[in-house]
Parts: sequence; structure tokens; C-alpha cells
Amino acid sequence: MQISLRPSDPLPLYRQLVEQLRRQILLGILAPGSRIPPVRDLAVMARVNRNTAARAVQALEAAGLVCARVGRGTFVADDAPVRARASLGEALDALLDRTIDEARLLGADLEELPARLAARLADKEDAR
Amino acid sequence: MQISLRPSDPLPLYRQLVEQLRRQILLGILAPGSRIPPVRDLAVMARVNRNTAARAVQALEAAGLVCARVGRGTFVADDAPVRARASLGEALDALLDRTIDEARLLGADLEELPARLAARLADKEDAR
Amino acid sequence: MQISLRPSDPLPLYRQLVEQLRRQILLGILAPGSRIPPVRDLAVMARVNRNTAARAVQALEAAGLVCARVGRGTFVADDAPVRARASLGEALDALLDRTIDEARLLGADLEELPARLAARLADKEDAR
Amino acid sequence: MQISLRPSDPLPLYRQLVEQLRRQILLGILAPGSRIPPVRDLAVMARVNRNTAARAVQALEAAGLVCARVGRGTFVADDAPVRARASLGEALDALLDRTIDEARLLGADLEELPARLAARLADKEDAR
DNA sequence: GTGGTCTAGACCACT
DNA sequence: GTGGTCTAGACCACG
Repeated sequence: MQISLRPSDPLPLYRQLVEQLRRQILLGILAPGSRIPPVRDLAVMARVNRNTAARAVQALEAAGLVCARVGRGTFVADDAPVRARASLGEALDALLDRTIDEARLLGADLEELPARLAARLADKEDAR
Repeated sequence: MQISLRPSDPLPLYRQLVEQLRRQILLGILAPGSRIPPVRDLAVMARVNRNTAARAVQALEAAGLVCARVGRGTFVADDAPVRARASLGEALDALLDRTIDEARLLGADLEELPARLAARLADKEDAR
Repeated sequence: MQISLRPSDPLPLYRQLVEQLRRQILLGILAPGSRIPPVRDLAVMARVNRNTAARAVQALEAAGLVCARVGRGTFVADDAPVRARASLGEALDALLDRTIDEARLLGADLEELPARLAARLADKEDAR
Repeated sequence: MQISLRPSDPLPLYRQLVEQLRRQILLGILAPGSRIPPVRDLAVMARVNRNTAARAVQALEAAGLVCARVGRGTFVADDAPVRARASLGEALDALLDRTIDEARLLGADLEELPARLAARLADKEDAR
């Protein structure tokens, strides 16, 4: 299991960590009932302050994806994949809505937006 | 000329103001050589403190879109439309890049992204 | 008699006007005892607000280069050339001192400064 | 590290601070990757309000000399020395151009200017 | 009335 | 404790 964050990203580190972990759950890398690494280890893996890692885990627990048992560790909830999948769609739509709002604020032509996004994606693939 | 800011938006007020003004310049509502409203008036229009409005105008000046003359007022630069258009493209690409990065972080299928964005746009149009 | 100001210059317009007039006195274009143009005419010549022209004349009077007689006009003082010449040297040294201080603040190598100034002058001549 | 500002200087305090910090970077006192003092500390050192210090740091960030991370601090950019050196040359030429323009306005003989500047520098050294 | 600077003090999100 | 934003109110030089 590997975690890679981008410190320069405007998205806070703990939020990036949340998304990474949710993704692992979504992809089944972290299976329901399995134990996730302790906060200290997460912090080391993500090269992040312990508090930052703890905050991410708390967010996951608040979202019901994970369940912390004092003294034993934190475990992936049984219905985590379902929740994760549902929340992925929601999160994605919310993200796109924010993108649309910002683009409108910039004065862009919204019709062109999907094409431009596709072009941008193609650019990134080429850069690989 | 009207200005509407959303105080709850994560984008700071002064940045929202910058974008609104840049858009007016881009659309030619504020023509090159014309005078933009004094900072004090902008502040009233946008319902923000004078300093906040001043900060936005100073950002515009730093971007070369506008030229401020103490005691006389602030004027739209002659090459403002060109600069504004160029910076719109940059801002838009930066926005889309951020969107792509966040979507990847969420674990989304990037291929689907443009289609989903288009669908989201259509939804918003229908809601009108 | 012609006056040319640069509105974009950081030096305020009225100060530029003062220097232009002082120079005219220094060069004898405006002779001792002669009448200088009324503020209104100066304002037109310099393409400046009347208040700005008035301010410049007041500054000249405060410096003793000029003497205003209500109802009759403003006249160049008898000792104006002497004063103007003396103040030129002072003003020049003050200017250079300011330049040195700023260059030091910037972290520049002061030894190089005169040579760089000479180079800059040569550049400007070539541009002619 | 010490900071000394002159409140009576026509150059605004925050600009003076910018120059002081840029100089430290230029001279390598603040090395690339190193952390600069927190805004609150800078404010105390420079005896200015926190906002004034913050404004200076933000200007440095806008110039790409420094990178601010909320909650972590502000760090000298890797390419800061290069940028700083480049901008020093520009700033110096701009300063000398302003000096030339003002001297011309004063009615001075521009040929003499470099020599006079050198003399003024020698005077200052003797005064030491 | 114009833009610009500065202070003071508050609140926020992030580490 | 870190940087960032915002308000409020003052003062300044310039036109």
C-alpha cells in the first residue's frame, strides 16, 4: 500500500489522505473488516505530521467508512465499499459543479468546457 | 454594472472581485482607456470593506490589466483585452488541471470525466 | 516656451512642472523681472489641472524664484538665476544620494554604480 | 538577522521590507529551501504591524522568490537566487533610469552625471 | 474625491 | 503557531 500526496496542492494534506484511503477502500485494497495501518504508520507512509494523519482517519470514521476500537485499531466498515462508491459519484458531481461555477466566474464559454477538459486530458497523457 | 459575491465561497472575496472585474474587461463592458469605478464605490457595490476592494484593484494592476493614478482614478489598460484573454486561457487550464488531479485522487475514471462534465452542464441548463 | 510632462512618471505632475519652470529660469528663457504665464495658460500648456499648475507656482514662490503680485501677475525674481543655479547643485546631490541609498537597499555593488549609470546613459543615446 | 526600516522614507514600509528580504536571499543569508521567520516574528523585528509584514511576504511570493504553506511556514524558493539576481538588475536599471530622467528635468548636464555620482560615493566613504 | 499605506484586532483553516 | 482574509478606521499625497 502506497500513499502519495502533493504538498503544493491547494487541497489540504489531510483531505488528500482521506481521498487516498477512500480510494483504497473503493478498489478493495482495503477490504471490509480489515485493519488499516495505525496513525503513526500512516503518517510515516504519507510523510505527514501525525496530527494530519489522525485528522484524516477521524474524517473517515465520521463518514462511516471506518470504525475505531480503542486499544485494538481501526477497521474498515462492512458496508464501506457501498458507501465509498456512492460517495464517489456525489463527490465527483460536486467537484464538477465547483469547476463549472468557477469557469463561469472566469467568464469562460461553458459550451467549450468539456472539449477543453478532454484536450487537457489528452495533453497529460502525451506528457507521460 | 453590478457585482455579486458569495461570502461563503472558498475563493476569497477579493479574488472573486478580481474575477468579476476581469470578466467585465474581457467582455468589453469595461473598455480600454475607460475609467473603472473608484475603490470606494466598488466597495459599496460589492458590499465589502474599502480595503478589500482596493486589494482587488491592486491585483488587477499587478496583472497589468489596469493602471491606477493617485488622485485621478484607475483606468483599463490599452492591451487589457489581450492580456485578459490570455490569462483566461491560463486560468481555465489551471482550473481544469486541478479538477483532473482531484478526480484522479477520488479514484474516478478519467476517461469518463468530459462526458460527465457535459452531463452536469446539461442538467444545470434543464434546471433553468 | 514649451512644457512636456510625463503623467506616468512617479514624480508628481506639479513637481515636474516646478522643475521645468526652474530650468527655464536657469537657462535664461525666463529672465529676471519678466512675467511668467498665468496659471490658466500654464495649465493649458502643460495639459494639467489648474490646481496642479497653481501648486507648482506656489512652490516656486516659496523657493523665492518668483514673486506673485495680486492682480498683476507673477514675475521672475531678480536673484532667481543665482538661486536656481545654487539649488541645482544641491538638488542634484540630493538626488544622487537618494539613488545611492536605494541601490544599497537593493543590495547592489556600489562600486559598479557609476559605470552602470554611464552605460545606461549610452543606451539612451543610442536609442535616439 | 536584523531588519532596519526608515519610517520617514518615501518608499513604503512593506516595500522596504521586501527589499531587505530580497537582499538577504540574494546574498545567500537566506538559502534556498530554508525557512524565513514567521510573519509575526518579522513584524516584531521590523517594528511594524503583522499585516504590513504579511504584505511584504506576499509580495515576495508573488515574485516567486518564496513559497508560503499555511500552517507550515514560508520557504525560500529553489530558484530564488537566480530570480533575485535577475530582478536586481532590472530594479537597478529602473532606478538609474529614474535618476537620469529626474536629472534631465532638473536641467543638469547628463554627461557629468556618472562622475558626480562617483564623487558622491567617494564623499560618503570618506565620511566613514 | 482619488488611490495608497498603516495599524489594530478579529476569525479561519491547516499543521 | 502558521499563513490568509476581512473589517474598521485613520492618515497621506495628489488632483
